[in-house]
Amino acid sequence: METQDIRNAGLKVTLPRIKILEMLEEQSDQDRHLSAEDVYKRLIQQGEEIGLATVYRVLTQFEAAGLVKRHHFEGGNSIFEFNRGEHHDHIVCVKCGRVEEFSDEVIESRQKEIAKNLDFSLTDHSLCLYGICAHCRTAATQP
Amino acid sequence: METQDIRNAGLKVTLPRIKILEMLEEQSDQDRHLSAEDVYKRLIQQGEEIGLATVYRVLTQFEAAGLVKRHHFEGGNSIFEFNRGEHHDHIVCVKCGRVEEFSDEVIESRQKEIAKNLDFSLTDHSLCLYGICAHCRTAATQP
DNA sequence: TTGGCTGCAAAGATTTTGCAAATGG
DNA sequence: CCATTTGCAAAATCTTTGCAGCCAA
Repeated sequence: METQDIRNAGLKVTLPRIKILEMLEEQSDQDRHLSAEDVYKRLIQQGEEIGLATVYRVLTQFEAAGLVKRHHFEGGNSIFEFNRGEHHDHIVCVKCGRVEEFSDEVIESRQKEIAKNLDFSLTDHSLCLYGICAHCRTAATQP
Repeated sequence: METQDIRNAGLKVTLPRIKILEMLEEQSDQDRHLSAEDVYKRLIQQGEEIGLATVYRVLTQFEAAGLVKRHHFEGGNSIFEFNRGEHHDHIVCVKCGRVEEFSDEVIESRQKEIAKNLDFSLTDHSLCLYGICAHCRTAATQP
């Protein structure tokens, strides 16, 4: 139950927080990466009366609590994703915006090596590949 | 001469463009990664009368021409860097903002492999490590 | 000369904050 | 109850755009 997650974060269990956390947990693999605006629009569509400012505040609090991860893909704005614990990186289609996840042990260990060599104690990293997905390549060839 | 770079980009050779390109080329290894605001403030300090809007326009044009690279490190705003051609990634100190560059063949080839497996044709990537640099760790221990 | 370029101010986009009313524990 | 939380509107950031005058070619 997401109720417990919210409580564990030291936050009161309120309707906006439950709805937002539910939404982030339930998104299918194909669009689990939402901007604050995305979350807000979906809440409105669901008939919830939750303000955009609240969405920003809640997402920021969830981020601080480690419940969600914030990404800065190309485009300036923040993209949020429920934190399922298992680390992964992203590949984004620059045509359609499709996001896929991957994780690679070789890359992970090289990163640690590099940080050690440069004498940094690594706290985090972000790796994002950009490309054109198979579907968009096909669409381009046969319009 | 940066004059030729500007001409090759199909742009007129103007004072703002020359000054901005000079600045980006001359920054030492230690702070070669500047926001539009950084560039603007330094121009003012140098006594140049160049508007912030022009800085944004010129940087965007330079980016389109491949003369500079735009990064989205943590913090929302864009960071610009002169494009010396040789690809590299970054490691940023989360305490002092120090930026260092590195490049790693193992990571590069793994990325290509991953994109191939997911059936994306890779166009770009961004990898940024975050950590605490040796200097900041020392400073924290002995305040 | 003339089309591109610039500075300024104003508009946009995204995110944060102040505040009174609502609400969870 | 009462500290937190919320919604709204206003402010703060960062970036882009419209326009009249300026300038490189």
